Amino acid sequence: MQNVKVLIVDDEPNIRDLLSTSLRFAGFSVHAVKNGAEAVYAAEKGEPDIILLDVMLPDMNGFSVTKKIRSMGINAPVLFLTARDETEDKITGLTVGGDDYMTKPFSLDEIIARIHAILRRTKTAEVEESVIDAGEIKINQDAHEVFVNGELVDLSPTEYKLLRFLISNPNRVLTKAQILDHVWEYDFNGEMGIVESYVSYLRKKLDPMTAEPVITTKRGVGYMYKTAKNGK
Amino acid sequence: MQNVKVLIVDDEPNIRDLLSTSLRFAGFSVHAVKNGAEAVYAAEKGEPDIILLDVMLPDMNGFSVTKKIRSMGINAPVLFLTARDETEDKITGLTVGGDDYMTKPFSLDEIIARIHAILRRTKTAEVEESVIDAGEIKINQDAHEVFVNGELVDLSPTEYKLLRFLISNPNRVLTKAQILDHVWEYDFNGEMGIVESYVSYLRKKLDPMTAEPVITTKRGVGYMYKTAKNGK
DNA sequence: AGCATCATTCAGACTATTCTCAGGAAACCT
DNA sequence: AGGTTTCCTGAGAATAGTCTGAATGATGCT
Repeated sequence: MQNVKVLIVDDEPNIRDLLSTSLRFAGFSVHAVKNGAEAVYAAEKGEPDIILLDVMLPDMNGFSVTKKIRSMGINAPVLFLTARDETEDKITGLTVGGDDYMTKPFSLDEIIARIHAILRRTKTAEVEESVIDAGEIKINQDAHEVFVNGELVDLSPTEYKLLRFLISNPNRVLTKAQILDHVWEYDFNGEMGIVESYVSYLRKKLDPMTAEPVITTKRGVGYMYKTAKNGK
Repeated sequence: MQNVKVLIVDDEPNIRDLLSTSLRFAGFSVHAVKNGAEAVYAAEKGEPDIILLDVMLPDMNGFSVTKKIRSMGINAPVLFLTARDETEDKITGLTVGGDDYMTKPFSLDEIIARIHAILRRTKTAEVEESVIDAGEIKINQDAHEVFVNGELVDLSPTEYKLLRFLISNPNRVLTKAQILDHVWEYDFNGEMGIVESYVSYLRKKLDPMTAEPVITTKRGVGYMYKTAKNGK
């Protein structure tokens, strides 16, 4: 994945910052704007590979923006961001043509995974495979399936997201705060103990099937997923 | 299927967008215009392999367009789009010479299937087979027949479309929103619960005849049709 | 007209999942 | 070792997601 350009369109400064920062950190080239007019302009100038578009904007709604952009010959796929309570009536047709949508509040890891999925489908850029291969453990992201030494393991959605986050940052300690910020929705305001709980769940399911424990605790720091052998 | 050129003729921008986007994503080369005059011009210049033609156009009706185009020696098959309440006599005679028609509102999956069917019949391009073979289940698209281990299963139209959509995206989780967007008509604005209902219907009919359940639920994500071969 | 099939909604049963909490285990320190 | 901190994990309550049968109306067929 090299130099994938993301255009973020959202009127809430908090969301804009949150997305900008974390997508930039994830290796994307980011440009963020706050309304439809700016979005149209930026889409034309910047030629983004993908657009993150809030459906509810002050000047025009996300669909008008899409229409305008598409009519200008820009075919970048769109990942719509919608509030959870406006899903049922307004979301028809959102998943057409490689586009997709996410409800707010979302988790950062999930949104990055979605972006990758869309880029993979639309092939607008060089993107990694849909299968994450980390030695004993393989994650098929299309099927949302996890295999440990070839055997399918049944994980809950949160377990799945946590494992995916750990595995995509191998051999690197992640603090509980980082994990919470990336795996859980951004408005989650519970305790960090939940990370401990979920690590425990994961270990209970994974460890019986692996040679060595897969998640190691760095006391006072956080957790780390360690790849079995050769690091790459 | 490579580089099949589709010409879309419809005066409603929404329909044009919807069709353009999803056909382009389905691998077609798309050109969309908004009236009869443009259609004639585009048909001559673009040499489309198939034309999607709204019968009701602002300047001239679809039949005049067809006549004109054909008189110019362009024999691309036409898939007419008509409103559901259009009178019967207007529609008769539409399906001669490889042509066909669909009533609005249509489902995206269905229109793509129709295009493939027409191309198959007229052999204007390389198109995939009419039989979808997915292990235990085979779908004969020409006959609209589904066989499970060689035995014919009777499905309702919607059941058929749902199964076809699931099977043509094997080993990939499809969200209820995706299913709704592709299988149901584009103006459907009911609840996603209907997908659950139809999955239930399908299972009730299919599962008794298969070794393992064919549709797996990914709780919190969607549904997946899984082919027999291992999850590599 | 009468019957059969189909599409859609809905509610209740059911199950998986999320999250918190608290006691005990393990690691770390002096 | 003893004390302190951090982590692990089982239990339980609340919640969210899913399945299914039944009711309703629409559509189509004979």
